[in-house]
Amino acid sequence: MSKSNNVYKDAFNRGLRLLDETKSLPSEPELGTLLGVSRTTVRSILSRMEETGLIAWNKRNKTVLRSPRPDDFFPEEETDSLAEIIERSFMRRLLAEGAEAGMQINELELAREIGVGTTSVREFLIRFSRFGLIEKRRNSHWVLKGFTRAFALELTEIREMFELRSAAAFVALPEDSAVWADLDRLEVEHRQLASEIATRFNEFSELDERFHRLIHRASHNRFIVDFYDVIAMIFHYHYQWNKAQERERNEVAVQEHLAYIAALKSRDPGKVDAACRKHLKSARQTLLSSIPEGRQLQPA
Amino acid sequence: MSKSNNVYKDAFNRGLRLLDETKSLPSEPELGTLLGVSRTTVRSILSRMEETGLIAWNKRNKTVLRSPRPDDFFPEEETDSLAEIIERSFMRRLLAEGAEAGMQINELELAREIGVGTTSVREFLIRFSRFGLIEKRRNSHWVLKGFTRAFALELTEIREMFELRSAAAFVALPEDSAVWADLDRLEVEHRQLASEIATRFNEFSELDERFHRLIHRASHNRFIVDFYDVIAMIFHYHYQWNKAQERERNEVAVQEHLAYIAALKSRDPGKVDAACRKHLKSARQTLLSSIPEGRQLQPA
DNA sequence: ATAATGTCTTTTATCGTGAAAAAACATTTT
DNA sequence: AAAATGTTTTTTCACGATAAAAGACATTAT
Repeated sequence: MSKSNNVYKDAFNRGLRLLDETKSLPSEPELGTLLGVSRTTVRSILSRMEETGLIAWNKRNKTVLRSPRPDDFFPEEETDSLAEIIERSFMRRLLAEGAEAGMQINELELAREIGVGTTSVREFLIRFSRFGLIEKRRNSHWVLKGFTRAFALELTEIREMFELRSAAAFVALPEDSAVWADLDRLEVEHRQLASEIATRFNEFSELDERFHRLIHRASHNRFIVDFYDVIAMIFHYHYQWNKAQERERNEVAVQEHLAYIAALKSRDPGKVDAACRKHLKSARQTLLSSIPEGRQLQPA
Repeated sequence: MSKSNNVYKDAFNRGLRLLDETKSLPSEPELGTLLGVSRTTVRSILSRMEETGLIAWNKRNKTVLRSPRPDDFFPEEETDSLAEIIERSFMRRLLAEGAEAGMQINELELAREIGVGTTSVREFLIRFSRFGLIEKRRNSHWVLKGFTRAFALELTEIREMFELRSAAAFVALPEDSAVWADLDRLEVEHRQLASEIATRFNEFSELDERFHRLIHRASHNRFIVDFYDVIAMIFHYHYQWNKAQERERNEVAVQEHLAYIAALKSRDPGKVDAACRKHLKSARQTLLSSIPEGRQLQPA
């Protein structure tokens, strides 16, 4: 198998959802931009929709014949890119018990275990290396540096530096900048979430990421913006497999965000700095408290 | 051709230099650590040294028979790793006239031009992407963001943030830390270079990197330490192909370093901050003044 | 018993290949 | 003539294969 057609399958699934909304589909280029794929892929999708009786397709005419049924969709797991599959497997190993710092990482073994080629694993590891959790020995293996307390401290140190600077840049943005409308919209979403926190607390992490990315973008610095990828990755996986006190944590964080947003809207640099510091401090505490560390401290 | 034996050739060349120093070579494992290669490679090296009459080799006995001649060495260009070759070609293109921002980067074309496989080019681009000069469009080409004024400003912004913090951490290091001895050694080297600056000005960039890396290491933060790779890369290539006022530039920089070193040794945070700021400011000026930019400002 | 050498196995680095997806070109339709 | 469709070419993505290099195991020498 040389290359999976997950792009096609994923776009097909997303395309199915369009069928509920209209009587006939738009032009091929339009569908392309809508689904974020090339016309080649759009045509494959249309072909299958025709074959399975979802649409009648004749040149510009793409009439919807019926609504999609559950079995029209490709299975979820077939729509993931190889990179996503590898990342998930790797992160599961990394955050699992027994992933000690200093451990060697074997490309071949990883590839066999996941059931993919070595090239894909190599490329993943190279991409992943910028997160600072692994390191390459030239002409030899990778070394796991581990998701340790030291890592969390180094990560948060940079995060705090970058976010304080971004937040300061944010308030200096002109009145007519589009960010203020974005901020208003985020505020509304925060209020909605706050009022239904008991049931929707698990939707916080997605909102959290959008909020912080908006702030970081105000720095207009690609290194700061890109660094948020590291934070997002850590938070994504870490909290996915560590649900302790998730509701309480998120409840506190939403309130901190609201205070932070209010400070930003006041455009008072002093207030912003204080609100930002407060939130970052509790974010750091949350992250640190979830790292066990100290196995080596137990008496023999 | 699947894999070049540049590791062997490079280690062989370095091994030749050992022959001048001793009558007989040490054990295989010892040679391995000395040359930074595995025993397998050491044995290949010894085999060739025996074949070409450089040594007599019998088990533990490796007697030097003659000094190496120029033609014993492998040609320099055969000792470079593929990654280095690709990097050089790519950087030449990038810093050459006509490398406009927004331009597409074609893996296949690059690979053909350099005469290597696509995999190596892909891996290089992934590794290179962390420098913030290129960006990947999913399932499609890479986009060149260009070595622009904006890039230089974003780079220096982070650099200044990181270095000021590292310098502050440096002075807080205990009296008995090894860094003070390192600093003393660097100071001596700076003084020597300063006294012979007229002839040795081109040796500055190597010293510059060692000095700044020492300071950055005091941060004990992997993200700060790793970020220096971006700076080092830019400086390496940029100045390699832009020799204008090299001597004057370096002469000034050496003096600034000496002042900076004196400030560090005084352990006075205020002085360190001032010296660091001064040097970083002139470093930024130097970098900025060497970026043309403004082609688009010319009247039609 | 330790450390080196000799031999064999595994892993990494790189390539060519082929299918998926994108992109370019040609033709038709409005 | 502008925009869509139809067709062909090019590029990206992922694989298996192979030589280089590393690493592991077995044997020999001090």
